Amino acid sequence: MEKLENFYNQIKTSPVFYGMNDEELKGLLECFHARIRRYEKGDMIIRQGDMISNIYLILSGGVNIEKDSYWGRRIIISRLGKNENLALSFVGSKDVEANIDAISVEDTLVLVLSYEKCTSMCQNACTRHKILINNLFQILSKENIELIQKIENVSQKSIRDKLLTYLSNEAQKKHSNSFDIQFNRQDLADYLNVDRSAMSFELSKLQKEGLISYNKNHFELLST
Amino acid sequence: MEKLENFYNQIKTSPVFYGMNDEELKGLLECFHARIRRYEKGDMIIRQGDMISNIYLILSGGVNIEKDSYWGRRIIISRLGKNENLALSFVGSKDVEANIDAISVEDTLVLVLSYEKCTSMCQNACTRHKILINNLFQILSKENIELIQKIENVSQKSIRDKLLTYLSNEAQKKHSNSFDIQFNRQDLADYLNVDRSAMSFELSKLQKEGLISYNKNHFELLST
DNA sequence: TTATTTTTGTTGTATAAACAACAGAAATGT
DNA sequence: ACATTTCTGTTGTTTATACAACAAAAATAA
Repeated sequence: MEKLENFYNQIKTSPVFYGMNDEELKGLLECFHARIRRYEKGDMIIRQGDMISNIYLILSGGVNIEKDSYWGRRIIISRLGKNENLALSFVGSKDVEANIDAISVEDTLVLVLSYEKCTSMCQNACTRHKILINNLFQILSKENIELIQKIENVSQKSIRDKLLTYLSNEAQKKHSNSFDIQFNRQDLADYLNVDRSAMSFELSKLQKEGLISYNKNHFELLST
Repeated sequence: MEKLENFYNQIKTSPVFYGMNDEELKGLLECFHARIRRYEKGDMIIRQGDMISNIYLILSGGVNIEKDSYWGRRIIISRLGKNENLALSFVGSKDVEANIDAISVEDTLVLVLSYEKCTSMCQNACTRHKILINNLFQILSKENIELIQKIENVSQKSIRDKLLTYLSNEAQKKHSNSFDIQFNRQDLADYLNVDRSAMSFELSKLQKEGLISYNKNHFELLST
């Protein structure tokens, strides 16, 4: 069992608790029945159809947000890591079932907060709750913008354009033309909605043409 | 010039102001420097690169959220109508430029609220602000879920699957197997990221096979 | 009404991507 | 160290879709 205390310093830096002092943070964690859950590679954290009333904050590890299409194809919506939230939109949308799966892709620690418990207790009256809801609003905003970017990525018409758009966006996020990506080839293909082998082929073509260079998960955009 | 007073009754029903009494609503509208803007078909309400610090609420008409890809292709992210918000995520993400265009597709009235003005004035202290931020959180949650659904739509591998997924989702939203869609054929193609003519062809094939029937913008899902 | 523009449906052709099958490399386990 | 599994790249074939060009229908304007 992981001790909450060992993670205070990290939790403090999370956007969820931005702007709170130590006292407010500790109060909130208590009022929220905060606890830590550990997931192993492949574990389902959230399943399609679940009703979500907890705030999930990833402390370490990595999580895929996925959706299985009606015809059995896997769609990766996004990959989340440290200090990011899972399924926050379903906390905000009461009475809406989760329409995604959240799957741990490595050993993952998640901080779980019972949102319901707190809101029913303090009726949004306490200052820490006010700060919190403000933070959640900002976090969701950011998620929203990233979803739009994902839509841009997958909406390109060719594999080549999808790759270039995705890699450019990643470079911009990392503020460098040289960066690591989080996906392996199969996951990247499922994220961009293309066939893995066709994508591999296109990647090496891009490399031969001198547009990019890569090695395993490290990529570099080359200026012409 | 449109008079704000004429829209009170409608504005009251908007999710943005859910749970407020008349007094709170009027106070808020004042504190937010509320005003109404009219846009004609084709007008740009928001452009890529804009910094957004206003809350936009559509009072009537329709708006496309679009993105022009690097290579000049048009991507339709979503179509918004009455009582929906524009670009709310950019209000929450301070210092992030809008990465989309918002284009009026018919005569449209928009209520504009200066979010900055209010937050700097009342420091989130007043009750109406507390209600508001709670509402915004819920609205963003809903938007988020719809973006995920859009990703599901465009992530299907064939035109046929995209159409069936899209139409099923629409039917579910409208709680009926018989419904109107908001897009014309070209817009629907840009929304699903497919070629219009190929899509038209697939639509008539689906009709011949007895899976759906349609006439102009009215569609019906037929049970087998 | 007639003329003009916009929207939608249809067809043939060229092309890009899915799919399948496989080999080599890398990672993992024993 | 070896065996086993997973991951990645390559190729040929099949298939679906983009694209172009056009006709019919509907909407709009004169």
